[in-house]
Amino acid sequence: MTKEQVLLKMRSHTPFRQAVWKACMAIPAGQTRSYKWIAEQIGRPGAVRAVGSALGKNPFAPIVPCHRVIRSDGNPGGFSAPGGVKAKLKLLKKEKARLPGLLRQA
DNA sequence: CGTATGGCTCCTC
DNA sequence: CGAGGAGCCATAC
Repeated sequence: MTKEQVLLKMRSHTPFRQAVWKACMAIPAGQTRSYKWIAEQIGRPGAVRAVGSALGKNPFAPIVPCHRVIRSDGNPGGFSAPGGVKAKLKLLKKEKARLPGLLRQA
């Protein structure tokens, strides 16, 4: 599954989701962004929760790095994908991403 | 088709 | 430090 394939399948979903997912893909590898950051990128600064919903329903788990999206506090937040927050942290550690004030274990 | 409820949140009191 | 409200989208009934 390539990014272009994902972009193509996105068209079957709502434009809002597309924007959210695209913004996620725009995050540099090994780095993290906040939900608010995504919301602002898509032009919906007040739709942080909607962004979370979109990411939670993200059908393109590995292609769209929704795990790079964390809270503004630096907390990992939540993760609906299999493995939960633990998997999220695992992926971030795998990418050598540094979280501001996150538990260094698990 | 319209209404009601939930969500990986954020900000202010 | 803790609790509550706000504003946005998608899904289910």
